[in-house]
Amino acid sequence: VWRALRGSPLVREETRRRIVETARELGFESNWIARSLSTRSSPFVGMVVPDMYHPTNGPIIEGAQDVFEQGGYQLLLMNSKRQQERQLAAVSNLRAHRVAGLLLAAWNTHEPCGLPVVYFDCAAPGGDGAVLLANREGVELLVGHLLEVHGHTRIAYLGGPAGLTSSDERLAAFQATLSRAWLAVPPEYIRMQDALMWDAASGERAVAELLALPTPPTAIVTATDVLAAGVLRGLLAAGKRVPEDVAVVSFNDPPLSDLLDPPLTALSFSPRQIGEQAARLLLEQLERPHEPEEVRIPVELLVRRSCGCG
Amino acid sequence: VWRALRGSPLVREETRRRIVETARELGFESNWIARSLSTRSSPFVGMVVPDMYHPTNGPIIEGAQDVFEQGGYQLLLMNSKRQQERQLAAVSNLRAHRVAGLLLAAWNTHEPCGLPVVYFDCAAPGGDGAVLLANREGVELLVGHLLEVHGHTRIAYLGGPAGLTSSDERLAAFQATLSRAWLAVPPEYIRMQDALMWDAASGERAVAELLALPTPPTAIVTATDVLAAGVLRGLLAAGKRVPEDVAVVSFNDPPLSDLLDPPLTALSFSPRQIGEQAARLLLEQLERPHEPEEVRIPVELLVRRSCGCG
DNA sequence: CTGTTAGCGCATTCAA
DNA sequence: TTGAATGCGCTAACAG
Repeated sequence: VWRALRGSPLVREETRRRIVETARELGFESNWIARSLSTRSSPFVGMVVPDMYHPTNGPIIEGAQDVFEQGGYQLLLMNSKRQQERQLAAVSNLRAHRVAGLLLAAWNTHEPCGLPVVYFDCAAPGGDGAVLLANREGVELLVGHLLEVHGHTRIAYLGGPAGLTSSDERLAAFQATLSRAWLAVPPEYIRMQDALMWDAASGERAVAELLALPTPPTAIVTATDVLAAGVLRGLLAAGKRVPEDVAVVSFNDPPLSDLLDPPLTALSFSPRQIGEQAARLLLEQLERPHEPEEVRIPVELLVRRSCGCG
Repeated sequence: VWRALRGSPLVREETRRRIVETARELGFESNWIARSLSTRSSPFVGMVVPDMYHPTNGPIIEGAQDVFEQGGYQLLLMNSKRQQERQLAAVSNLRAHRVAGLLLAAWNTHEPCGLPVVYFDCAAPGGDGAVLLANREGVELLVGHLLEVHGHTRIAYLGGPAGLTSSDERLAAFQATLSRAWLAVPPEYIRMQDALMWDAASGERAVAELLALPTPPTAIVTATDVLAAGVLRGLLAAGKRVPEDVAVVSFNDPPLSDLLDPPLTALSFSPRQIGEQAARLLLEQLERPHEPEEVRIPVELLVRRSCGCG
């Protein structure tokens, strides 16, 4: 019966048909739990996302899920809420569930856990696969536009928490781009915020400090849309006009950004692709372990009004 | 050993300690797959969301996940993408995974599937539990504000696809509120859109038609934030000012709504609560089957500028 | 091609 | 108190 149900070639056609039919009549459904026990394999892959609040995470998850579905895997989703212990707990929970592999957006799960792992939105600590945004190109686009099109020279940068791959890469690119343009960046112009989540407030605070400087910047680059929201609020509160008094551009294009006041010039990308690619890398690893790759997702500059255009 | 590891009272203390210690040294982890096979129970509950794009779904999922985690269950998430077949496929997939119960945002899985089910964002087709927003109160708040504070009499309504509980309840509430105010609503003022997802475009089209009317409305109520975005875009394209020419208010408070031009007056609620409550209802059902409840999540009116205030 | 058999790791029942 | 035997539903290896 077993051979018939999973098309082994060693079964006569007619026998198979008979079996399959009877199975359906009886409403038979193969019990994967028993199968897993026997084969010590698992139909699951695990995924740990940093939060469920940022709108990009939905599409990332969906992309991964779709790819895994095609590969015959079921996704086990966990949420670290950007907490170290929760992250670790999630991984160990997933291990206990005997997942075949892992998708992680971690900033520190160095210990190789003996499973195929693909990191997304962050560099792989070990020699695992990783999917990252084109952070350098993105920041170059953003800063280049401010520099070349609008001739800004006093540009401030609002970044995320240091230590995260994206934060580091974006900051480095910011500094590199400005120094290529022979512009010195005063250290007060660079503000790394600890908060990422929905803490636009930290962006708001940073703006206030920036504006209090003897020579405040004429343009602000933010590393995330959440920070950009904070900046816009801060500027509004300070009675500054965007982009006349201060231009604002952001990595990450938030929903409804075209309806903001002013419409936000931002970097857009397909979060779905991140999930898809990460899942694809993991599936490849599961099929046949090999040298892990690093994939970059392209970004695109959407020029709107907050930079001074239009 | 088994008795020792799960604190059966029939084990001498010292024996237990010895066993537990050795187990830890050996890095023993109980294999839930084998346990499930033996007990024919499952540590999983299933959840089917309509999409992963709308920002409310993240928090809904997180809320459910947190509650299930506390209850010792692992969430299996599926995405119907608002497609009937995918919805059915997801449910049957989850059944095949032997989930203990189900959280559904369905509009039609009438067939009782023999599992405890709690519906969210939609009424339970059978006699199952359900978590819904306070749709009627919400619309009353919205329309009441337009009526009483701003004295509008020509109010149009942009709704979601008919058949969904929320769509139907909101529409009914809209009509009821206006008729209580002795206002007749011309049928052209009521537009039910098929699209929900990210199809703000349908809202945009509807606005164009509304504006082309001999006596266009002076205020528009939208049933979702996505529709509101479309409306704002449509009004912008038509050169109308909000709220001077047309006031706009919306069910659902989108992210960054305070930074829109103009800031949107909208109904806010805690999506997290939806997930939490739904999960809680399901856990109760799992513990001891009983009469299913219907829970309503409260909504709150955030008055900003798009209604004419401020 | 088809039938039989022995585990997979755990829970449970029955003896000791 | 503890040990041993049985079976959950399926896979895999081995005879027929």
